[in-house]
Amino acid sequence: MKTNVTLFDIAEALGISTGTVHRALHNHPGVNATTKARVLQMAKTLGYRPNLAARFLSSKRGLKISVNTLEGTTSFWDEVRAGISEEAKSVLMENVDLEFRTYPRLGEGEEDAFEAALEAKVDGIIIFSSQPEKLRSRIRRASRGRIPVMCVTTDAPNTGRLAVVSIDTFASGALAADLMGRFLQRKGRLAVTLSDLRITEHAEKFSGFEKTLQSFYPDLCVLPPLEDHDIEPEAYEKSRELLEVYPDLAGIYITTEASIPVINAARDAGLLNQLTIITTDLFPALVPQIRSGAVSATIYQRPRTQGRMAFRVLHEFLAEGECPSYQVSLAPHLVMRGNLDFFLERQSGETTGTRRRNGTREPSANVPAEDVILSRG
Amino acid sequence: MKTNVTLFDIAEALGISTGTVHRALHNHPGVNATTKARVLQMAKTLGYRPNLAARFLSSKRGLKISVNTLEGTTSFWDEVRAGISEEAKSVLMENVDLEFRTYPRLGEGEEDAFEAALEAKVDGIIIFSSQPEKLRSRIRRASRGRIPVMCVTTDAPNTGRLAVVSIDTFASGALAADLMGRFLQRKGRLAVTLSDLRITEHAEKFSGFEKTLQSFYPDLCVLPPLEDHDIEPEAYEKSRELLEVYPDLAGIYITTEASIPVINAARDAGLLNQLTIITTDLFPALVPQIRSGAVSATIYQRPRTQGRMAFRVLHEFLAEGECPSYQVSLAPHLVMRGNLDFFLERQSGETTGTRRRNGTREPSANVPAEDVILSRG
DNA sequence: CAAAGCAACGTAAACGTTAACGGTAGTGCT
DNA sequence: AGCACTACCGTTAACGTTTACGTTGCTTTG
Repeated sequence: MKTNVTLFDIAEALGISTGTVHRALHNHPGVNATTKARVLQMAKTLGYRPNLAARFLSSKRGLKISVNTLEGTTSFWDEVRAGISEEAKSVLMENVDLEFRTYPRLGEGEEDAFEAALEAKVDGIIIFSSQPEKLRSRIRRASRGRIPVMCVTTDAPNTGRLAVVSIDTFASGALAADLMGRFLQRKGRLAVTLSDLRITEHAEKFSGFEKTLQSFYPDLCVLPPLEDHDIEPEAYEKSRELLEVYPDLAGIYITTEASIPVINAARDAGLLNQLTIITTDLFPALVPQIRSGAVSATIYQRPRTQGRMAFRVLHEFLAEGECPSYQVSLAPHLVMRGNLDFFLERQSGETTGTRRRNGTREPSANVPAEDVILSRG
Repeated sequence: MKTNVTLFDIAEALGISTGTVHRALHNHPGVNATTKARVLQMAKTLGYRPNLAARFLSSKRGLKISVNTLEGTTSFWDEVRAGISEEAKSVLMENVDLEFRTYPRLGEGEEDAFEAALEAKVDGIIIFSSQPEKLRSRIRRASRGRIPVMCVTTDAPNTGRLAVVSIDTFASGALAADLMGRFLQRKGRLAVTLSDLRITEHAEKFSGFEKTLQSFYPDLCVLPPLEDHDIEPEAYEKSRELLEVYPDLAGIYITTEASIPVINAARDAGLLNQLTIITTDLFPALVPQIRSGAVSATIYQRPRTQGRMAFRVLHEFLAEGECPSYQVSLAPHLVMRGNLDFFLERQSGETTGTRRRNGTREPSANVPAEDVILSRG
């Protein structure tokens, strides 16, 4: 019962050398089949666990990880990227290289970026794709080539991807429905806007919303969802039409980032005051809408935490060879007027002394920070 | 501009040996003052960052960390402990020993446990104390002795403690107020129960609640807070009296775990149906109250994440010598009927295949899980 | 039959840091 | 002068894994 079993212990027990043991444990060529079996057996009985410090010290293979992502500074993706970088930096063994590959628009150059990552012989890939179908075969190929692929926010099912990290979509929809029910407290019709029903995550949000209404708030009924395909004019136009047909609409649950056009449509129709609106995510343009009360709550999808978790899972797989989980679901955060400032605060440099200890604080329309606020004091 | 500066690089640049460089960098005795200064200067200009792999490999000092905590299985503290253990296990370099020291009741043996930890020569201490005043001098002594002390949930100000991790209390109170305002939509009086106003965290929750009401919901006014001192009969009795004086009370915000006696008092007074109740934390007895609608929402303080963060910060300090932050504030989670099951799900062993992909699921009254749900699929 | 090839395994030098041990001046003391 | 003592600094063997290279036998081939 030694505290720490080493390669040497295994070698000694079998009367062979550490080199052979190492080759056997790592499926390297040049080891007799029976010898390899004996090594594996002995490793198991002795309870061998590799010393990662020694491993990293010896072969300083710097992990190369490609982060393939949409270009531009949508605050959401910026936050995800920041989360990945943060977690990469916090890895004790400094040997991770992040390579950011971007493509300009949805479905433009996404495949090329993936190919480029493969050719650069990266050790892992993190993707946030809105249309994972396009990458299906490539992800499969990468996985077969032992290159793990992490999906963020949207899953790519049946591709052999290592894991997916996302908000729990069903819980998000359920929370939105619960709030609607409590806010309204009357009969009425509700609308839901989403990007595309064929995307699992969006369908689940709608499902969670609908089922929760049915269970707990039977007085509220939900209209068929409104697909905007991530196109803002389409969101505006469809909302406008909807409000023409249902001028008595009680509330709207916006599951995508395209909330501004919907709000504009409601305002242009003169119906903004009568509508209870729940949105998704948190970005600068949304802040005044929350403060003014036009948006009563928004469901924050914690992009930074998503990035952190994505990197963590991938790194743990690359370091230990095992994946802790193939699906990481985060609980969404609820942002309203009162706690808005908490989410807007940034880490705000190492210079600031104390954090707010009273409720008064200048409202800031910055990019939203994450739920974990670090500060000195 | 070498990629990795080592001790040897510094030594070579100064024409001295790595041993001296090492001693200089670690304030070990036996090195000339001017030499030490030159080493520190050179380390800075070369951008030296210690190779932690080599460090851990060389001196395999196993970190001993004491976790001093209230005995018994309050689900909250169990979750915090679980979070600490999880994070300790996930440390790549396996050299952390957790020592759990418990004391039976509030303020009974807490000091002894702290003394015991000090005598055991631990490398760090994590405490969750409800009455940090009692430990003040001891924490100060430990800090002077270079033994970092982490506070969880409740801070111990001006003691030299390394850091504190807790829920953002102001945001919690603000969120509760926001929900109250939206749920009620009318004039009315609100009550707040807390443990003790002298505890910073509780005072802040009340402050956040009050200020948010003033700013956004002037029709609602809040009564002076009701202190239960963590004693359930006291909570029941004071609630009963309160409801006698204010039978038209509109809602109650319970900031502690003692929500059941308050609910019982309301039920006994026949006022449960007219009251909007928002509670704190999530434990088995609360689940049916949420399902039945008696409690419209609860603010979940994420004990597991608190534990994880506490360990992380402490470990980062012990490993790198620097503390990333002295105050970690987490965003609380909102739990309602619709998303209750999400929070009740446990990691549920490695055996289960897929996680729920539809909304139907047997309600389970288990100990609440954390916001990060790990599952295989 | 010698040269060459191959499979299987041993050897040893890294990787960067730590810590115990040795060495060399210089000082004060007898 | 001899001794002890200190202050300062160099040397070196770990720590466990990786990897390039050497070393055996043994089979193939010209």
